[in-house]
Amino acid sequence: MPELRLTNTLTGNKEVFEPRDPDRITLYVCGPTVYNLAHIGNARPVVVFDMLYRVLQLLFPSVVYARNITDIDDKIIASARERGETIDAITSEFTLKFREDVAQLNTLAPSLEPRATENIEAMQQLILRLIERNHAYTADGHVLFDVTSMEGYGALSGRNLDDMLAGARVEVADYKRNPGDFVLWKPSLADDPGWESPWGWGRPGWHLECSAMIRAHLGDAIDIHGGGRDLIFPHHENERAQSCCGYGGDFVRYWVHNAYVDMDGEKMSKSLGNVRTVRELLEVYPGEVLRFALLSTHYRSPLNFSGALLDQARNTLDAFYQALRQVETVEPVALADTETEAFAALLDDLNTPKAIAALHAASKELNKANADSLALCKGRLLANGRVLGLLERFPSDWFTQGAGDGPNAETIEALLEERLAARAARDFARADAIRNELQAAGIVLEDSADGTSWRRT
RNA sequence: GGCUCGGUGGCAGAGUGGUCAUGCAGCGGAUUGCAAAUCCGUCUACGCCGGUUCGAUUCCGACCCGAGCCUCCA
Repeated sequence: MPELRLTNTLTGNKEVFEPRDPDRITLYVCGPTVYNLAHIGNARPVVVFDMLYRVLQLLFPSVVYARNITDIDDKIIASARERGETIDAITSEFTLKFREDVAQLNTLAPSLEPRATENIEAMQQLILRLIERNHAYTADGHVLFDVTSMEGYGALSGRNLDDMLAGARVEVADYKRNPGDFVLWKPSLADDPGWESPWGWGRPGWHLECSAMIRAHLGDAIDIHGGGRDLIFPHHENERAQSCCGYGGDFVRYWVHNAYVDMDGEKMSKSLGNVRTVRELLEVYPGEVLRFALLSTHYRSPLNFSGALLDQARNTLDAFYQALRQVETVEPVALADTETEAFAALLDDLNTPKAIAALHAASKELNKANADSLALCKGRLLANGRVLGLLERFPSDWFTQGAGDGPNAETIEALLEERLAARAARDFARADAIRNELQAAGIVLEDSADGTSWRRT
């Protein structure tokens, strides 16, 4: 069995992945808060952990991948008020749109998509446990986690309580015993959304849902917990505190975090207002281009987003599909996913750039292949692509469908016929005129021994 | 201020204690009626200063620069 290596935020090291139970791998990733459209930065962890999910599936017989939907949150409440809609309408709409958007990125659906509002009871039970074990206390209508009650609080983010005190920039609510204490349950006003609880009408704190849902759906402890780097503190640190103190044990064996998508050297975020939504990008680029672009940088490095990045991704995919288009009628040799160079690269901490380099090598080989090796070379390129969730479309569709609003296929074919006749009569002036006309409409012609093909640009 | 993570050739982007990343762009060729695509060849690199070493882009230390977290955020 080949070894998978992952960088574990908790230790800071690249480690060999050793599952708790090889027959049931558990992966949990923080999902969206559904109050607006996903942007390309939100899409990064979705694609990165889809990649991890695929690799785990190739290595183990059963992988449970849970990605939560946060459907109760102050942002959602505010958004509902602003738009004059119910919370339910907002969260339903954006849950659906989120699923549609990420499906376009060739991501597999997770095994489970637990919703926060369907797990309130599990959250309340966790709070009760934490109070029982003296890790939490009630104050001023809130239930708070006492960070000093946990030995090793701060280990995930590399902080200690003194550091946090020294760097505190926030005014501390006076009902907190320690400045770092965080809310498990907070009171809601009578007309605010909320649930009955032993502590009155209220709603869960920010970090509670993931702890409770992991316990409810995956068990006391899981193999891998993923998310964006910015979740390390406080979200994952607090999640870890809740679960470790509530249930004991390891909770998570490997913490994996992706870096963000930058916009002009700055983080892309809702608060900075420099976001590009997946939905708007999909109007211009196929989802596969977005996926390729997101995989072109290693997941732990920042990815600088730009139009040039996407254009280059598209050009590269064009080249791969071009190679496949030449051999569309060749039956490829079947090659197992686990025998590909791309898979080998992914085993090393999801080295997607290296896997993509394997794609280039396979593509070049296919272009140079002779009649005897065509089927094998085609099989190799397809298998490497498949491992990455790429190159799964028919090449001719890739080039001819597109979002272009130029001439339709019939018109183009008719002009090709005319040009063919002109060339046969050595009337190159007419032939070139047709080519130029089509080029102006965004159609590129390519002559070869087998005839002329076309593609949209 | 505290903590964390980075600085690789024109650009994007891997990796390594000692002959290769890879791609795009550029340049030169092959091919082509002209193109496109493709193929062949080719140039440019490891922030700065010390240290360890036979040898450092790779290890160690200082410094400079950048980003992130410490407040909702992938």
